[in-house]
Amino acid sequence: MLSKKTKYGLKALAYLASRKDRQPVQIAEIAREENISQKFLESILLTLRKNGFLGSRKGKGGGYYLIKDPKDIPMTSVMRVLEGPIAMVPCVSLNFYEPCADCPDEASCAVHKLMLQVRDSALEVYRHNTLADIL
Amino acid sequence: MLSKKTKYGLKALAYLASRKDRQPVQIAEIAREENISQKFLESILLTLRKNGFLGSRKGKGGGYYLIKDPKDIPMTSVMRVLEGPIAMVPCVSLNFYEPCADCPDEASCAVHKLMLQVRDSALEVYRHNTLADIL
DNA sequence: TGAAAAGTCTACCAAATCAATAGGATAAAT
DNA sequence: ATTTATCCTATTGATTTGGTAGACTTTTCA
Repeated sequence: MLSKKTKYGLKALAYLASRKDRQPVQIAEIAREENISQKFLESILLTLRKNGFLGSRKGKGGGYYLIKDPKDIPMTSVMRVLEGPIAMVPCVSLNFYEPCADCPDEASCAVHKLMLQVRDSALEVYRHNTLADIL
Repeated sequence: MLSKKTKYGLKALAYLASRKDRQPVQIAEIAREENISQKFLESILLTLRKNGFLGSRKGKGGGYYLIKDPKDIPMTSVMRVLEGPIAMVPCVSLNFYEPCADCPDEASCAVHKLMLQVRDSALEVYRHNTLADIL
């Protein structure tokens, strides 16, 4: 299942991207328009900022804004930051690889074989979609 | 993340499939060979039986065995039984569809648009893989 | 200069889910 | 009758998830 965090994060990014100008948008506005708990959204936008997707300004007229062009934001990076590894199992993860403790041989592991394909297919989707593509 | 339940279930199915004969195999043997908690595996094999993948026999010489030929067991059905919906979000699920409470219009939802592609690509992998394929 | 606006940060909490365990009930074989 | 092995229910401990509370900091503007 996709976590609410990722879902809300994606919606917020899409909302910001749909704004032609790159003026700051308040958390409250995004939360209201996208039906998201404001406090929860706060923490999500914070991690998006800390990971280089968003900029922010405090005080009156402040808010969050996109730092990059939507077409330069691949879904791979968004998903990795919000949802974590794209692979469903650490032993097939590119960025978060870990061997399975219980599995003596990856090459002959049925789960490994299947999940490798699933990872590749998911990766292809995320790589071919930027924020601009899903608006 | 893939649940341990699914992981263990897949391993158990693969173990049974790798046995040429379709003689019953005891839970204890599968648990030992695949490094799985026996009690946990019990409940997993039980649901696999209730869902028509396995047959069982009690008493001495009993155990679990595959009911169908491995090449007639598509990963779609295994995943749906063990892991649940293949879609990461209910609003793009074929078998477990549910609208999002917060989303006014699916057609214009960025999450929907992306997750639809992810579902399709995962589905394609699962459909093209039978138990026989991942041995 | 000070009040209001808005993001930042830390801590906490309730509910759900996950992985596993315990222990007895049932059925089959010998 | 005894042993073997699955069947079933209940419980538990740990972790994750989604969300809340509240104080702090920075910026704007009257």
